[in-house]
Amino acid sequence: MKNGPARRQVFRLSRERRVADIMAAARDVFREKGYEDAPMSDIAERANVVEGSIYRYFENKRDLLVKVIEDWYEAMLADYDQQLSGIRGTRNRLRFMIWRHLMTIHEEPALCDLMFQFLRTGRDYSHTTVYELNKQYTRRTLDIIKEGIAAGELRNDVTLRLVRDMIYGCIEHHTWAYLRGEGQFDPDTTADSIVDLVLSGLQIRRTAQGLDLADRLEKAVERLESLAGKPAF
Amino acid sequence: MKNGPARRQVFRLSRERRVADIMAAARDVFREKGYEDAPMSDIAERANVVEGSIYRYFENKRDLLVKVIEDWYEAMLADYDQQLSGIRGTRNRLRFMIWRHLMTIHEEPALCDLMFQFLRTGRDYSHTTVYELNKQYTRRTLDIIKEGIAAGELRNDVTLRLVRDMIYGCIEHHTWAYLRGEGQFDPDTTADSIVDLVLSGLQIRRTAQGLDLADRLEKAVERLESLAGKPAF
DNA sequence: CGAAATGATGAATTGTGTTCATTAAGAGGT
DNA sequence: ACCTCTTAATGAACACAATTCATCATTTCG
Repeated sequence: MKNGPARRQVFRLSRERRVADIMAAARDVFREKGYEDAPMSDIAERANVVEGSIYRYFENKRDLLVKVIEDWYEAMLADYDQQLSGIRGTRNRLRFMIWRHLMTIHEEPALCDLMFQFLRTGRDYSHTTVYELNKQYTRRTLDIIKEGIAAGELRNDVTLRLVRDMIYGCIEHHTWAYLRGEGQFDPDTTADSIVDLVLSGLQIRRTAQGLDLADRLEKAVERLESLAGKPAF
Repeated sequence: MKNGPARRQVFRLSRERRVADIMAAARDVFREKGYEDAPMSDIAERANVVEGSIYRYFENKRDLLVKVIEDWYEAMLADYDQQLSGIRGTRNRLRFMIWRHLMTIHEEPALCDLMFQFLRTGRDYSHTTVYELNKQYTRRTLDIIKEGIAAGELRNDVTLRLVRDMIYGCIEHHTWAYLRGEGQFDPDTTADSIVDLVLSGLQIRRTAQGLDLADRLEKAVERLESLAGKPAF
């Protein structure tokens, strides 16, 4: 018989269940407090385990964060392909990608923050699953651009990497500004504006159309000249 | 007479000198190790003071970081106006702003990293001097755009804030990608490409020019019609 | 039902930022 | 030159959070 401090009852769950519990708790706490201000003790408490137990399932705090973000990101991207496959036209497809990204940030600002601030900046980021997912995700956008180029709708003399930087950089910069209280955040209008800006920059210059018009009119003038029997100008 | 542990000799310097020493040491250590991996003890050692002394001049570690970045950023922006004032033309001025930003990141990647990761993301960022400096800095770029609009060179139906997000978002996204080993980093070529992309998107659509051309040609046709005494088409 | 294996615990450890009572250096007056 | 008085600098102690690990509880299996 012991009289030491009451030891809490030990619950044994399946590994999967414990991992799920801890990750759910961690996601909530991280969402509320951010990364640095979220003590492991809070996460442990919410997951109904003791601090030390977390280390049985996760290497360290950062690993826990990575897994949480990974889990969320993966689930989120799961149905992108399907949604995208139902949309036709370069402009519409591009708009969807941009709009979806904006919506995601709008829906989960805290998790996006964590991802941008603590995952992207880590030394090991390029070895993360999130990095791969993200790469795969932006590649889809570039594929849309490529298709537009192949169809002759878009300029073919641009660096695709820079187009990607422009689109996603713009979205993220815009969001940061919003998150610190600058302006409004309207995914629909913003998506329209971005597509407009980007496509206007990418579309084959209207000069071609203008020249085309001039060509045709020049021919018309020739016809008129022959009709009138004398030079027009 | 004491036999306790030898107390290091106390050097008394002017307040300014001490602050400068500590900030120089902090900048170096932060540059080398980043923020989180830079212990105060390292900074103290390099500044030839003891850890506790730093807190006589700076509230805490974060405050020290803020002051260091502030100092650097301020010095860097000091001569922007002067350099910019010697450049004419919307395209050239815009290109200079973009190129300068790229160069800065190229020259001080570590400090830029610190700024993006630890200053921008802090709750208090919008009350920082760096925030004000940055605002003032990006405003110059927008002024260039505004001048272009006023001169009739650029579209007037764009959200300036979005243009700013596009330019700086692009630069920073591009840089992040570079810093984690993706592609090359050539400020000159990149600046050209960005200006090209942005301006092509901002320039008044050639359609207008085309319509203008059509208008003038239509009048020419009318003249020819009256000249020929019968309809051309 | 007993013993081995495994999971969970929480007290202890470690590492780091921060505080503060103590001490030394310099300034100013006599 | 000597004696305060003020203030800068010190470094030991503190606080707090991540991480470890010896111990104990629970389950599994023979």
